[in-house]
Amino acid sequence: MNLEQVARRAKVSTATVSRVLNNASVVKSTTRARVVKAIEELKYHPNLHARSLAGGKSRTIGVIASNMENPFFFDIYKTIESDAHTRGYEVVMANTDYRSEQLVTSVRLMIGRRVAGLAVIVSEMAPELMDELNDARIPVVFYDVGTPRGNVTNIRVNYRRGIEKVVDYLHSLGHRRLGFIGHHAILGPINERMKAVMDAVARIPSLEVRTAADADTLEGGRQAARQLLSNGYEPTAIICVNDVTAVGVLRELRERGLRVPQDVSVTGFDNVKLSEFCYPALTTVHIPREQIGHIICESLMSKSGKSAVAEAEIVIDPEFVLRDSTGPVPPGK
Amino acid sequence: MNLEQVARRAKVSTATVSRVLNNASVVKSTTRARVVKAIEELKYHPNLHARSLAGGKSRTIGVIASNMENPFFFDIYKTIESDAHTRGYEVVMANTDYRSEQLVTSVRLMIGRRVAGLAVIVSEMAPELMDELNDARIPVVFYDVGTPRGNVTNIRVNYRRGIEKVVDYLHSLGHRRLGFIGHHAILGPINERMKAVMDAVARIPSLEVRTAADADTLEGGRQAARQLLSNGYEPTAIICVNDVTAVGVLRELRERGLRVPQDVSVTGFDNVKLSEFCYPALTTVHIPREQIGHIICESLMSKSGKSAVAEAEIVIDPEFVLRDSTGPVPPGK
DNA sequence: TTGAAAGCGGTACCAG
DNA sequence: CTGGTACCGCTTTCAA
Repeated sequence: MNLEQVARRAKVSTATVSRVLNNASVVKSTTRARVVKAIEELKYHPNLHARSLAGGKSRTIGVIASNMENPFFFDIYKTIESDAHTRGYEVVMANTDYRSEQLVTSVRLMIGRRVAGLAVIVSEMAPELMDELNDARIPVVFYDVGTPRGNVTNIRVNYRRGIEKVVDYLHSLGHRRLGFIGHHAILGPINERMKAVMDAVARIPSLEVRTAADADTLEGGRQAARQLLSNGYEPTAIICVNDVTAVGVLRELRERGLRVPQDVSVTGFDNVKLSEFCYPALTTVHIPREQIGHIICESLMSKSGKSAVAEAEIVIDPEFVLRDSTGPVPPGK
Repeated sequence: MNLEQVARRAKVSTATVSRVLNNASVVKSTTRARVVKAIEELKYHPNLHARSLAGGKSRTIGVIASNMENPFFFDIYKTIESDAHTRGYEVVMANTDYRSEQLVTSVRLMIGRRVAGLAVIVSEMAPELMDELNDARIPVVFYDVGTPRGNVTNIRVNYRRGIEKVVDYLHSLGHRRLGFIGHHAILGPINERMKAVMDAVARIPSLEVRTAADADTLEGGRQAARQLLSNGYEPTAIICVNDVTAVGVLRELRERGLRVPQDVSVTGFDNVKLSEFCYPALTTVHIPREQIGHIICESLMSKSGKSAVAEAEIVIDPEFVLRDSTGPVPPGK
């Protein structure tokens, strides 16, 4: 089923069919009617591959994220999708599962699709990509990783500042023995986030911290908590890399008969919707996901026109959100 | 950057470059080396549109779901993606947000992409699609809606049976005043799910039920609960259309000072991971999402070969899962 | 207002 | 083992 068949049935040329399809230029209304009729009778659907090949453009933007299962990523994705749609763009998404090989695969896939723009919202990185992306001449926005370049914009959250707020608050509550729950992807002292935590703690001599990590899921948070508490360590506060893992931690604590926040305080990060709905509601740090999504779209889809976003690097300062999962140190601890 | 440029640089023909790209037939290793070198030097990435246009195939399967934000859908998606990848397929996903116009748009998009197979996991429907899908000659699997046809397989869950188990259990606990929380998409007595609930309740004369609905989100569940309880109705048990909305209900109840399950029982549906991690853990009904994902892939990707899935309609019987959110009717209620 | 035809970037068949 | 070339289905001049 192709243009030609439609053209034949409507007794016009393929050029004309193409014109009505793109409701371009002036096609005599009676002609147009014939074509439309033929299209419907044949249940014709234009081949999008042929279209973007011939047109040289794609009207599609790609979004690559580490873990769409985590609402943090998904919220950004949703915003991008919505913005894109209103501008007449499609969006294709890819998950890396925090694996940098998968990141490479996904980026190549996007380049192969000749996307009009690419958002990379991941924690992992593969250096060789920067070059590839660079001469693919595709507008790119990185969140959390990468470095600004000709065609790449960078958005980052001042994670360090956010963690400091959490640590300071906990400290002011009297906590001294801390725990940090991460996930596999940010493990190791090389990681910016891990480092931010260690540094924030190191500022205050009286503080002690131990860490554990597992997957970036509810279950992963729980496992990490189990690991953290397994060798007799008894933190009075547990800082989590994000809200999802924090909810996992909450469960493990509950099952051990530890009350939050009476026995142990817990903090999340991101301020996803779930953090308000779990019990107890999480003290957390807000990252403005919608704003991030908007910035990404702005930066991606106006690059062809006048760039509304001047800066190549955008830093966002996260806000502390106080809820019910944190409290003073239990007496005698 | 195209085949020709690579060919020129490697001093071979485009045909040969194509061969090494698809590591097909025998290319002399020294020639291959030259080509590979050229490809890398030029940072060449094949144009996927051209590829699938020329090849006539797409090695891509499409997945359309109502609400990827709900882990129920996402879990199925993940399984499909994983299965697809191991078979060398890509997958493109689309969200309908429960809007049937968006369903139509998405299906057309998938047809336009000439996907090798399409999974439609939605609650909404648009009759005209059945025909379009039919003569697009694309293997299709519908979950929850649609009717089997030549190229379409159907998977459905015996929702009715699942709800009956819930209602019976609640009844055995002594509950008589029930509430049902749905979401916008299943509103109205025409809807299968809504009907299942009404019928299940109608079997037992002593039972009374009122319903409310809002969005299929945490917040939506909360709003619906608020609505349900707003006019003095005091159900002793609230049945929710799924786990996500149930968690929303849990929160509203908590804020009204109602304890679960001592004052009110709550049930979910789907048995997503969150149902174990919320507090209290939800009594729910398990829908085997991974199994569904596998069946979908099996049915989609082997249709070209020998069909491993014979039946055109597959019905799944859901299992009751007892946890902590349900209990006997409070005395005097 | 419409048609003819030259690509877009690959694939695959046919020769050599 | 390699090159030439006819498409794949659509867009887009260029003429008529």
